Amino acid sequence: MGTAKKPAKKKETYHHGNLREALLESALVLLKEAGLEALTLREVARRAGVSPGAPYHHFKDKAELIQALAQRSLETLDRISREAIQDKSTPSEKLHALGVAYVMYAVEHPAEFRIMFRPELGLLPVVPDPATALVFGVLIEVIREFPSIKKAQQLTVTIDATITAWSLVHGLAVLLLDGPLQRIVTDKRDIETLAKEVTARVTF
Amino acid sequence: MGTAKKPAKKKETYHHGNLREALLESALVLLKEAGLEALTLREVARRAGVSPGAPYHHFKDKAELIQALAQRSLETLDRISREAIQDKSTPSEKLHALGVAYVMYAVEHPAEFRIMFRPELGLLPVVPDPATALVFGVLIEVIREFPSIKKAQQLTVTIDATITAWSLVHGLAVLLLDGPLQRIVTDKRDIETLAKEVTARVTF
DNA sequence: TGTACATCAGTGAACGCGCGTTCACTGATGTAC
DNA sequence: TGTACATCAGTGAACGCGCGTTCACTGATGTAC
Repeated sequence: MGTAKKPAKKKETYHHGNLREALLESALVLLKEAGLEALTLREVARRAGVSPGAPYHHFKDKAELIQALAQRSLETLDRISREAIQDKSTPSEKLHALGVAYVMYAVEHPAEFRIMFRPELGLLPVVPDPATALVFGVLIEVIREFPSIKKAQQLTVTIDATITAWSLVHGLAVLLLDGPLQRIVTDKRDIETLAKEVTARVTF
Repeated sequence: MGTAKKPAKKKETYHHGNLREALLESALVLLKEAGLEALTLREVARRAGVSPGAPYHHFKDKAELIQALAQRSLETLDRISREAIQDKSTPSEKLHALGVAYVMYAVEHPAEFRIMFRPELGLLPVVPDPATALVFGVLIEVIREFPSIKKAQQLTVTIDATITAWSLVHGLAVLLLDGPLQRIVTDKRDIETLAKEVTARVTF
């Protein structure tokens, strides 16, 4: 649609419409390739084949682009989480599936995972809220299905349980990503297996 | 010792001895005040009342200073951990005390805690190793004291248990620091209480 | 269908900034006689 | 104790760098008649 004119030429004109998308795509690739420190607006523009000033027609500043990126990653994680529990029936099965999915997402998409939890760099006020609503949301739904939680009427019990479950998988994810565990977890022992072992320790 | 000459004057001469310490001290204060992004060599030198080039007589480059900082934080955490279990007798009590101490350290010294687990910025090869040796070390010692762990002769069981315990408290610490949980954990509910609740869910 | 005009997404040069690091130097400290 | 010299921890000016952001501009797209 509109690109049919010059099929061989990679050169595209972004006038009207697709540059915002192209920038986000470039940013995501760059983030995956080189990490957050290397994610500069100029390089993003460069990769989209556009001048340094162009992004400013689509994003107020660099922080806004990163926010958009974090938001997308968050939604992806939410979708994956919901898919993971789709074919499960018991709360326990759901909880463990959720946990494994969480850790696997983090390990398979480290840069995107990290960006969601970086309060610095100007994305402070935006990310925590959706993070709570999305990730915390699915989790809390599953936790509520446990009979022992249902029985206890107090909200605190639900919250404590949710925080416990989240802490466990989040901690494992972060330790796997940030180094310390890489010494212990070798290729022989699959990360998915480890995630299963660890999540299996928690039930309510 | 040597500073007795001019007691009223704050101006110190660092010739021989104390500049390395003064730089690390300035860096630590700066790190606490303004975070890792604001930690520049120039500002560290500025705060130590010294020219931009001076630090290079004590550190190869910026990364080396940060490494030294991370190393110190790590040793502090190790000391705190060992102190926390000193007056405890059962493995379970020790494990929980260790967990609470870990979370409290993170919350009370966020910048120092974060720096220990940042593989980027050139401190990749140095930090993971001591982290594993120190933090993982105390923890694994305590885990080994549990009868159920002792009974199972396999190393994997010990490692899995250790990873589980570490993941739990590390996850809680990171979630508390990086935002998402700040919406849920209000002033009313003490963080220490939460840490206790969460760690209480794990025994072996 | 054709022309005149407004809109707006691009360009690319320029800005100021603070950074990490280097380097020739200087002056205080420590050492040998 | 005094002098001559080597050492080395500081200075401060300078470097190149890439960044985020701004701005006057231009040329393509969309709209009115």
